[in-house]
Formats: sequence, C-alpha cells, structure tokens
Amino acid sequence: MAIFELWYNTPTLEKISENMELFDLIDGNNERFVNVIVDCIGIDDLLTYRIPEDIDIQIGDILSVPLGNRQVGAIALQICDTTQVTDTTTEIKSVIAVVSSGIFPKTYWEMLTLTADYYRTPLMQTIKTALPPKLLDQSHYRIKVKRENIIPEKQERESYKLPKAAQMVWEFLQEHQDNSKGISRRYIYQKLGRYTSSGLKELQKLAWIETILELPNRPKPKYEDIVILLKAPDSELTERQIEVLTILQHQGGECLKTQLYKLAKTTSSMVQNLADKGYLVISKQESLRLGGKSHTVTRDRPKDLNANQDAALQQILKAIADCHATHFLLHGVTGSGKTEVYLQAIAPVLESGKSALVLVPEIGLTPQLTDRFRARFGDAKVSVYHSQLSDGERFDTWRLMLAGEAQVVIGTRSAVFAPLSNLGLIVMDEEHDPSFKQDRPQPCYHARTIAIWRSQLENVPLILGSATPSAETLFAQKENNSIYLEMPNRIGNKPMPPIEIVDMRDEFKAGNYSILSRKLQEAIAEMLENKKQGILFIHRRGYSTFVSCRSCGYVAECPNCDVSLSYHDPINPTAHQPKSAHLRCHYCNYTQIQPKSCPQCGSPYFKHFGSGTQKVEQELAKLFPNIRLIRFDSDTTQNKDRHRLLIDQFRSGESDLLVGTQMLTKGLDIPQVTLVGVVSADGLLNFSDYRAGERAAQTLLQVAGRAGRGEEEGRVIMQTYTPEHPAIQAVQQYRLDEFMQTELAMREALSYPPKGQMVLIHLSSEQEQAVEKSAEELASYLRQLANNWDVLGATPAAITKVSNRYRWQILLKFAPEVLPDVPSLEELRMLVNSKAVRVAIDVDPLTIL
DNA sequence: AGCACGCCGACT
DNA sequence: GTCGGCGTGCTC
Repeated sequence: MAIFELWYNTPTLEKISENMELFDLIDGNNERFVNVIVDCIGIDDLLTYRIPEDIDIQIGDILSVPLGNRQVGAIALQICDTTQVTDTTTEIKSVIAVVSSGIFPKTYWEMLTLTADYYRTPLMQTIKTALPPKLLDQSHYRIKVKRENIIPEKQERESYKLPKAAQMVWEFLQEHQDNSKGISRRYIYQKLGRYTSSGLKELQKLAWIETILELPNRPKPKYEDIVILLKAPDSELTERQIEVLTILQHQGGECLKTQLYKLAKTTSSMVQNLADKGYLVISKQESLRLGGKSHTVTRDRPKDLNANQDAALQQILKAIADCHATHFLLHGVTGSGKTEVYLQAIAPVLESGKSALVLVPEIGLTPQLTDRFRARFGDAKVSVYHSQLSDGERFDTWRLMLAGEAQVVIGTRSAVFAPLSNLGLIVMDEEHDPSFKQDRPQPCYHARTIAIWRSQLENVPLILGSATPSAETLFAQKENNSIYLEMPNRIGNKPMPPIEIVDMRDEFKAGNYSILSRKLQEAIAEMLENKKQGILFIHRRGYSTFVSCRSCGYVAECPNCDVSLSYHDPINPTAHQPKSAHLRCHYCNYTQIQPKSCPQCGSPYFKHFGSGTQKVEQELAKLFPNIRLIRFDSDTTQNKDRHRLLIDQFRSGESDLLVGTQMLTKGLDIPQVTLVGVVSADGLLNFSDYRAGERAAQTLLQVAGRAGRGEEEGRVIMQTYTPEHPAIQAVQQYRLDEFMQTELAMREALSYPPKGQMVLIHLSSEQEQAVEKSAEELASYLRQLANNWDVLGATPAAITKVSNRYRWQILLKFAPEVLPDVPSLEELRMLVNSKAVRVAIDVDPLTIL
C-alpha cells in the first residue's frame, strides 16, 4: 500500500523503535533513571525521573510522575543507570507509581506512532485514545468558596476594593456557587484566561476560597475476598463449623466469602474463627468487571456453509495458516452469512492460541452479534470493548486483553487499539460504516486505516466485510493484490426483496397529501392483516426539520447555533425532557417550549416541514388506530439497555412496526420482517457532500436488506421525489457496483478520495472576527507553503455557528501519491497565534461540510 | 496547564 | 524605588 510505505519511515517511529531496543537490563546497584514522555502539551522532549528502589519499571510502562506541582501520566521509553540531565540545577524527581505495567509489543508502539504521525496529532494524545479512559488522568485543582470565612458586610465593602483580576474571579465564583464540589481551576482559566492566576492568589490571601489538589482518579482493579479450604473438617470442631466447611467442600473447596455467608447462612465471625484455627484461608482475588454478559445460554455449533461461504472461508483459512497480511474484501449481500464465515475463520485462530479482533460500527446496536460469538466460543473467550462500558469495565477488559490469552475481542472504533499481544486475525464488519471514523477528539483516525497498518505490522490477515463496500475499499481492492470474496446469494437462496419506487410527486398530483403513499398504506394494511412485521425508515428523528409561522414565515432558530430548531412531541419516554411540546437544537441540545403564538407576528398557526419519526408515528396512529409501533431513534434509545429492550420487544412480536432512523440499518436481523418502507429517500440524496451519493446508496441498500430474511418473502417500498436519481436507480436494481464505478470516475475527475487525498483544518472561536482573521491568515500561509497541494478556503463552515462558536475551515487537496507534509496540530496551533481560536485537523475527512 | 521570572510603565 | 500587569519559557 502506497500510503503505508510513505508514512512508514517516519523519524518519530525510528526514534521510538531504537528506544525499544534499549531494553538493556543493567543490573544496577546504583541508582536507575527512566526517560519518559509526559502527558503535557508542549513538552516533546524526554524527561528523566529517578526510579525508587521499591518500584520495578519496564520500558513501555505507563507511569504517574510529578511535573511542576502536579501529577501527570507518562510512558517509560528508556531505562538507564546515568542521567542525561547535564544541568545540575534541576532536581531529578522520582516516579510516583506504575499505572499499568503493560509490556506492549514493538508493533503496537509502531502502530501508535504511525497514527500520531499520519493524523498529525501529538503522540501522547494519540496514546491516550488507545488507552482506557482516565488511565492517564492528570491531577487538577478545584476551587471552593469558603462561606464560613466571609462576613457579609465585610465582603460587601472589600469586594469593591479587590484588584480587577480578583474581582472578576470572585464574580465568576459567585455565578457558579451552586456547585458543591467546587469548580475546576481549568474551567475558570478557560473563561477568564490570564486573570485566573493573580485573581485566585488574591482571594486565597483573603481566605475566601480554598484550593484543593485533586489527585488523578485512575481506575483500579477490584478485589473480592475468597475463602479457600485448607484442611478437611474433623472432630475438633463444632457441628456448625463442620457444616460450614462441608458446604465449602461442596463448592470445590473455594468460593467467594460473601457467597459462603449466603450458602451457609453464616457471618464473618464464623469464617474468621475457622481461618484462625487453620481450616481455611481468606484471600483476595481480583474480580473482573466485564461488561455485557451473554443473554443466551444455548451453545451454538458451526453451521454448514454454502458454496460461496466455503470458498471464501478456504482462502481466509489459508492466509491465517500462513500468517500473511492478506487483505480480503468480503462482499456479501445482507443475509449471505458473513458472520458465519467470521466465526469459522476465528475458530482455528483461537485453537492455535492466538486472538482475534472483531470491529463493528456500534456495539449497542448489534447485541445479537456478540450473543452469537459468545454462544459459539463461550463467555470466557469473548469480551466486548466499547465506549458505553463504565471506566472500570473498560479498564478490566483492557487488562484482560493485555494478559495475552487467546480470546476474541469485539469492539467499536477504539478497539482497533486493543492491546492483544498475540493477534491472529482482524475482522472489520460493515467496513463502509462512517462511525469507524473519529471526528470529535483528535486524532481524527479511521479505524480501517489503522486496521490495515496493524495487519501489515503484525502479519495477520484482515477481513473487510460489507454488503455495500466503501469507495475506498473497492478502489484499494482493484489497485492492490487484496483478495475479493463475493457472496452474492442469501443463505438458502432466498431472493433479495424487490424494491418498489413510489414517485411522491404523483401522490401529490393525485390528491394524497399524506407523507405515506397509497402503496405504502396498502402494504402496511396488508402486513397487519397477515400479522407480519415491518420497518419504516426515516432519515430524521424528531417531528420535523423545522417549524415556521404560516402568516409571517418566522422560523424558530437556535440562539447558540446557525440552525433552525426541531419540533419534539410531549409524548416522550425520556425523563429529562419537558412535558409539553418543545423545540430543540440537534447540535447543542438547546431546548425551549414551543410558543403558543408566533413571537414575531402573534399568529397561532404554525406549519411543520419535513417528516421526522414523531410525525410519522402520529400519521400512522391516525391511519391505523390499532397499530402497535415502536419508535427507535436517539430520543428513545438514550441508554444502552433500551436498544436491546426495544429490539427484543419487537422481535417477540409485541409490536407490528418499528419506526426509526439510521440505527435501523445496522445489522438488525429479524426474520419476521416482511415489509420495509422508506418514507423519504430525498433527505439522503439532497445532501451536498461529495460522498452523499455513496452514503445514500449504502444506507438504502442496508435498509432494504432488513426485509425478507425469514421464511416469508420480503417487500421494500421506497418513497422519493426524485426517482430518476442514479443512487435510487442503482438501489432498485441492486446494481451497486456499476453505481460505484461511475462514482469513482466522478471522484477521479475532481480528485476526491479515494482518487485523491484531503486534509480539513477546522478553526472555531467565540469571536467571529478572530476566526475569520486566523483562518484567512492560515490559508494564505498554507498557500505559500504549498507546492503539491491545493488550498481551498478559508471558508465559513456549512453551519457557521455551533454552540456559540463560529466555525471556519480550510481544505487541502492533493494527489494520492503525494506525501502530504501538512503542518501538525501543534504547528497549526503555533501558526494561529490567537488564544481565542481553536484548531483541529482532520486527515482524510469523510465529509467536508 | 500552571507557575516563576523578568520586563515595562505608573505611582507611593 | 516599588508594585502590578503582561508576555515568555520551563516543567526531569
């Protein structure tokens, strides 16, 4: 792979690799020192710390070290018996503790340095995304107001005499005094900047405030007491004591202390007494908090494969046996049995004592998949890793992976960094899914890109599976010698459901003003009559896109963002929402009560545009009063258990129709579903991003694939105002490959990815002029610098204001074979020398809006 | 992120 | 002279 080789020999990588070889075991009677990178932006040099005699440190260990008067995380890179600190005035401090003694393989660090370098993000920040949360937490200051030290009249008088800075801080503290835990110094600093330091000092002098140093709250292993039988009961003991020991004996001579209390109906005094007598011993055992236990108990056996599946599997098995970094594109239509191929490919990996990594878009949405893996390999062999786990669960799962035993890890995007030391196979399911790309904290990595590197670094095969492969993977498949595996048929040769397109313009002409066409209405009626189930797909959640006044055209807008507010109904299952009709911003969550009359002209009549889940829900209730339906969108599925609950409800037949958004597209396998309706395909199509066509075709095809997976034949009805759109045509005929060929040709003409590379630089600030100025200055600087890239912009972002921040962006475009020497995040921050402006860099952005 | 240090202008 | 605001640079 071209990109891979270009980025491979980066200076940072070499530096780290050499350091890893410095794993010299100097048996020191002398003092020993460790050179570390610390978790502090702006310190790129290695710092040296003394290793206390009672602490054992290995290269690659994650440490906690003092820095200034704080504690920060650090990674041990070199261990030596002499200091490289020549300056004798600096005191060499000692390591505080080893946070995790993970001995990562060399390839793991190479993967991290590659990621940091490619995505132009500081190494430490990249390492943090790979580690469980809070593991590299810093200590931080909290400020508390000391009410008891303040005499009201005195305060009244003195607060006027305070220096400006102190007064600002004091006022700020007054505004936030409801926070009982105190507020973090960092937060004050964000708001007040340089006034913070002197202001706090002044208030401290008056003793009006108290500063508390909160130490990092790192996740810790959880221990439980267990009792172990040492000696069989004998006549020395009382009857009751013998009884307790016999129960312990029946438990295999070992069980949890609390469990013994319950079983023997006894208490700690009895157990302690027996321990004192030497019959048993109380010891500590780590209890692993592992998220999401299995919901099914039935053990699953490998299923017979059809010819396509078997052909695919044989090729994969060969690569696994040869330990080749072969890349497979497993292109299988929905229902073709990709999961079974994964399972049978993983089985020999586990048998050979290696581990497998399975990456999925969103685990909360695919509990069935985890259940299936657990049923096949057993609970003990399968762990899940995703952001919905608690910090403790993530920490424990992470350490379980580090332990190196053969296991299957199923996880979302961040699991691509799973510290599995003996990897045998990587699987990425639904490879086209945009949630594999991170966009919020830097680095904005794509898990597929990292998975490709990891497969090459560790010489393990990679399976990219999808019914609707991404343009990137299709293109790479043609260019490289990766292997294309096709499974064009559903299991049992069930046909793909026919897709019927309804032109909504005809409906309107015929006098049907409903958002549901006559055809779809009939189909739903028929479905209800036959006691079947269906799915209705809507592109948007909420009631409608926006609400406007019928008489003056006023549209309610978010005060913090540049978007109109969405209408939400009062009937809402989540507790924290207003009980009456309200308007909400989908960007910053600003919520207000729907006004009774137009604030501009006073008219009480409003018009609702678009069609969200709630609107469809109402319409259905009107047309089919007895229909039992479940709404499935991010409003109704806020917590992780609700996904499963709603899906289980639907699966068990408690409901006729599932009405939902995007979430429905992801691997939902319910055999009873015979009807799939797409309320409006247009929202997907008329999205002005270069990837809109690809995304729309993928989404629609995925939705369509939900129908007819069982015995009954399926049926798909797609409503649209633009039936002639190539994406719609492609989907209707199941001709995605041809559509993608024209897409690729189009991308090539405009040198868009994958026929070109892009880097997007975001700038944002609360000050409108500050961003504009910085963005334009940066753009012209980049233009000067540019010899092999095009600089587009600076331009305001499509949604210019979000959460009171004005957003601008600069797009860099370059040919795919060009090595992009784009400034790193740190360099960009230096270039934008305005503290008010935030910068972010997105390499290979999925959307350029 | 947070601190000390040092420079420069204003005021006891 | 000295105090305080502000920018700069360092943290083992």
